[in-house]
Amino acid sequence: MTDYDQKAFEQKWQQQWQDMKLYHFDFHSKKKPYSIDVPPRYASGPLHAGHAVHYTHIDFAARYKRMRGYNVFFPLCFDVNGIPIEERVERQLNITRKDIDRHEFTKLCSEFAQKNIATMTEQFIRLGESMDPSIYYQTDAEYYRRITQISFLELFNKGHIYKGEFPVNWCPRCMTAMADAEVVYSDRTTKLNTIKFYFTKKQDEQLLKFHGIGKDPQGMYLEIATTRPEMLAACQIVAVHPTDERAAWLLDQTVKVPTVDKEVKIVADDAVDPEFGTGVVMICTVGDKEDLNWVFKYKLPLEMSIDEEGKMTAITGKYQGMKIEDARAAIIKDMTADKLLLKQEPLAQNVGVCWRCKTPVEFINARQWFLKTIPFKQLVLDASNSMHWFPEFMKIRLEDWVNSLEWDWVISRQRYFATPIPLWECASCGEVVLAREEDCYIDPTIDQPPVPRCPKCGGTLKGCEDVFDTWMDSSISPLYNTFWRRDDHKFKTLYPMSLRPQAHDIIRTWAFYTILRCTLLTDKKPFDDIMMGGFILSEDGTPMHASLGNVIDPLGIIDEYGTDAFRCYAASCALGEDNPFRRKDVVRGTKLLRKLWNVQQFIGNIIKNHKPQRPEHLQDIDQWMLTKYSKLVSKCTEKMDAFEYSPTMKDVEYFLWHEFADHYLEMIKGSIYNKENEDSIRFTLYTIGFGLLKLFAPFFPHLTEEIYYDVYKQFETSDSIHISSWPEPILEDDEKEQSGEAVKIYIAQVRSWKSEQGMALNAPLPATVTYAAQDLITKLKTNHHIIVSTLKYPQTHQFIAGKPEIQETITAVEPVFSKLGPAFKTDSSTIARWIKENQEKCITIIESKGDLTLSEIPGVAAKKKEGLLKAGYLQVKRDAGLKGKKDSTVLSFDGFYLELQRKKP
RNA sequence: GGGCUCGUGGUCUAGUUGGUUAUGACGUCUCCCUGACACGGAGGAGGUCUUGAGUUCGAAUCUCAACGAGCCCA
Repeated sequence: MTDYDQKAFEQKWQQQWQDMKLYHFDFHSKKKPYSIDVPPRYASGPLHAGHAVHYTHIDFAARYKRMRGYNVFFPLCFDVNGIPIEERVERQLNITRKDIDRHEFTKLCSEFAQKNIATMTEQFIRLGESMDPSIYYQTDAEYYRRITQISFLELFNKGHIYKGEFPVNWCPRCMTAMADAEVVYSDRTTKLNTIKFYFTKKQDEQLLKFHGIGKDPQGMYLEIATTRPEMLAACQIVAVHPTDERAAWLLDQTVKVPTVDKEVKIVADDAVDPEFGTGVVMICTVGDKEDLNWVFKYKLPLEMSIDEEGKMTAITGKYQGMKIEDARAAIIKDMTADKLLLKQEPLAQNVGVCWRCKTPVEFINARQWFLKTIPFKQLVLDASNSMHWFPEFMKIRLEDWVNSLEWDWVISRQRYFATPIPLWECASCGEVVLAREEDCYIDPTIDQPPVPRCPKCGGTLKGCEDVFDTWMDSSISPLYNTFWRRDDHKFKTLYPMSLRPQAHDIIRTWAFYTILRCTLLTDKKPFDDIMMGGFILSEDGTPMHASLGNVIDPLGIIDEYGTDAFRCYAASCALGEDNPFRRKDVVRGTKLLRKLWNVQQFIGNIIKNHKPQRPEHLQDIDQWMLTKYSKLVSKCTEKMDAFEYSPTMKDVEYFLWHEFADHYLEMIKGSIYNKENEDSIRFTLYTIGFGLLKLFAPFFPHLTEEIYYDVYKQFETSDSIHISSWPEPILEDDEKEQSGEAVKIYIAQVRSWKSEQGMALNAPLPATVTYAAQDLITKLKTNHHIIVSTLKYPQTHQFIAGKPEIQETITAVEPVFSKLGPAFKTDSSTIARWIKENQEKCITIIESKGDLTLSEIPGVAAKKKEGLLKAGYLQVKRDAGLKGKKDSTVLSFDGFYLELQRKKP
């Protein structure tokens, strides 16, 4: 027997499992594959508790399916491309990617990611995740990027790719496109300018009663406040809130944009803040993110007033070529001179600036590559409907998203560290030359095009400098995993994948893009089931953020409590819901693990070294316990199939602790020491002990493996409990279950009475007779030896049908609502109230007449002659007078009486 | 502003074909070191089930509204 040392077990088994190559997917296996489309962990930093819980949930599924006999495909994988990594490298070294050579820069990114990958791989091992390193991938590797590129070429050839214009965040000083993540927000004071927009048509003078409407010799005008007067030339539309008192008048009118020769329409829009400025807003393309929403909502043309150098464009007329700040000053000056400016007031503003140089970020138009999504909404919805979502409601989020799509997916990025877009463009005619599939992976900024010159005009070909959005890589993970375009046989076996696990925050990205692209390329859904993890919040219920300093390091928890205890917390998190980190569930885990260990030690001591066989006859309580165990197995199997970990673990925990340990083990101890029914008991202990160990195995891989080797391995063939078979129900006997349950309740009641008296469970109790109804007595009598040995009764204890000679009184009369309600409707509350308020009277009537009739209750319309008690509308509580014969005391319990020998003086 | 989810003792949580006395954990209090386990056992205290209205004989559960929280919104 080993000592209980959780941390030592964990270390030992983590090492041994790696040596045993236990979790390797077997390409030659005849078992059915169960393939998991593991989220490739993004390599921007180490895992926090939230990731740890997500991957642990996936691991539960992997381990469970392995035990169910599947050949489980559970790759270790990382997502490496993309802006956040670039950004972290830039910040770490305090450079921008433009400061050094493009390829030098991507090398730095790669090194940075590689360090994080090493850390996370170690973390996965310490978390006990059973990922398979033999089917490892990372998305920046050439073998992966090659598949990204090929999938793009195929979509291009199918006609789903096109080039168009789209605004991007742009730093005019660094002259670079920026990701949202690179935009930081800074408070500054600017000026809010109120400007006159004259109506094009003559207006009713009555309008002047409203605020924001004015009149001067030039005519009537609308007052509009803006912080960006230099953008007037790009003004497309003017909006008021629909509930604005002026809306009815203003709607569909046109106004003249000052300083430029342009007339724009007035619309009503919910997004307008009626409190800001004059409650009227001018919408330019594109001043900020809100403008962008309007541009798409109203399908406005993408006219730009600022170019990539931060200078004014041709549409601004005489301000063309000026820097933004200069243009603003100039236009203010001009408008002041023309009396177009009504007032200027200071305004505190939170403005998006470049993280590095703090220059305010502008939107500029850029030529971008698009993947068509709008025509494929139904395709995605159909695919999504053909999958099982866990939990189901998460599907709605995807559907809402798909239905709200208004434009196609921009797949190009003006960045470096990502998969290059495999094409060249003709410098003179713009003709696109695609890479050949067989040449991929290819980098057009280095590699030569397949043809030396433009096939159309003979012009020079320029390699595409844009790269793909990172979702272009990760959204083909099912294609990569299943050997698409590499091995048709494997692809046919593995695609669609069995399960996509992921978190709900990326339904609109990862899930959507994956379903879209894989379905477009294969005409089949990418996976059968999709399981959504919730969010892990910090202990106070707020989201974890590095900036708040409340990020929980899973390794810290593991160092303190152990991996299996941490996994206990993970299992307690409901799928799809947000869960704060609950330290007490880790503490509960340590207690549960200790309990499991102790129970198994007890079993091990009884089993010793010969394997119990199923005997001819199983005694009642063994059949009772085996039946309850079998029902537990069926229930847990069902729940595990639906990824319901929290209820599964709760059920197994309850059974182990309360049914099995508190009741069954206490009941059989006497028999064990007296060597009665040993075969029956030993078989039951072995079956349930081993079965429970297996039910716990996906949750607590380390401890269960240790116990397996300690107690069961000598009789079993599997090299690990994790590749042993999931338990099956073995016995269902409802009659035996009921009789065992009666014995359990009997013992528990006497046991708790003994405890109340300050007696130990095994203290002798001079109980001479148990009285109860005939059917209960039959059940108890059959298990006479169990009761006598557990409660330490004298061997002469008798079970007698009937009641002892005592004075018994009714202590309470209670209404049975579930019967009363449907029968008497409105009257039921009157009846219930009267009974509650007239307890003494009720008791007297029932004691004298034996029942109570409706006619005795005042104010009841319903008629019924039958006795309410007899018909089951009421129930009574009785209590014995606790007076027995001269030399004995009678205890009354719920359903039976126990006569005790009085102590001799 | 929109969509989805959630709101239950000090803390966290179970609980929907509606049945009145709401589950468990952690903490807390009392008693008991019984031959696997004191990281154990027996028992107790602690809740207007966020608020308001509605449906119903009856609502934690169904409907509506409000308030609060989380995620997503290119």
